[in-house]
Amino acid sequence: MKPLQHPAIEDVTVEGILHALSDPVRVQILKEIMRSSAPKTCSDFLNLPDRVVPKSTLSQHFRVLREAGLIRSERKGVELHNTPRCEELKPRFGQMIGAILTAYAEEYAEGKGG
Amino acid sequence: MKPLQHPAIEDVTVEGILHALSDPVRVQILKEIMRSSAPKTCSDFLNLPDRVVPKSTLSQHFRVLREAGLIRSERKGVELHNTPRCEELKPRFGQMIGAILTAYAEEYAEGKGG
DNA sequence: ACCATAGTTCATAAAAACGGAACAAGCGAA
DNA sequence: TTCGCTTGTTCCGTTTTTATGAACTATGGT
Repeated sequence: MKPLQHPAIEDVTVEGILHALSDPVRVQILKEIMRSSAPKTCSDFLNLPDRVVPKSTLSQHFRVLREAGLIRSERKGVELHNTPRCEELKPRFGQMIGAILTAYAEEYAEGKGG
Repeated sequence: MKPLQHPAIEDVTVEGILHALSDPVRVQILKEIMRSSAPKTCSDFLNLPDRVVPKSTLSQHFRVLREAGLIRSERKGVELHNTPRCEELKPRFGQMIGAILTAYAEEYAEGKGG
């Protein structure tokens, strides 16, 4: 199958990152990929806590995250192992990604509380 | 004319802010509104350094920024005076917006340098 | 009233996202 | 190898969003 391509850090754009993170499903995916010590696969997200996501849609979401430079996908047998690239991105984007994820986390926390 | 409506701070969403800031024209507009000591109008942006933007398109961009909670628009005579709401947003979103604008600024700086 | 200016809304076209169906690729068993 | 199963991608029609010229509304000056 055609090899997956990941942008070099210098080709990653702020615009691409913001677009990728302006979708709640993609944010859930990225947060879980970052939280988990083991790599996550596409199928791990077919049943989110709040909705079912078709696999074709999930595949697109992963592509957006990958092309934005936020995750790395490696083929392992029949599945794709996805890991975060946030450490690579930190020198270039500083606290931006962390600040965004923190803001999302606080927003959801407020939503639950009231 | 129908009064312009601005979301209350508690109704502003991270998703809305990221969507608003994932467009380069809107980022240019917001940065200039923040930089300028005087309020800016829609027509101030008809001729951007790198492109011409039709006024109907500009009107939509301002609406997106306004509904995202990033700017406040007040009618002054025939024109709209737009001012930033970033100070209001800071307690809720911390460094997020600043980190995003800093990342954009550094990206453009690199682009010029090489 | 008339005209000029600032901005919005409408109508339509172009672009992007969604999602089911078909497809491709890897793995194990026979 | 071939079959069956699983994972993920691609195709394609539908829906949603965005872009923009044209028409319209609102305000101010003369």
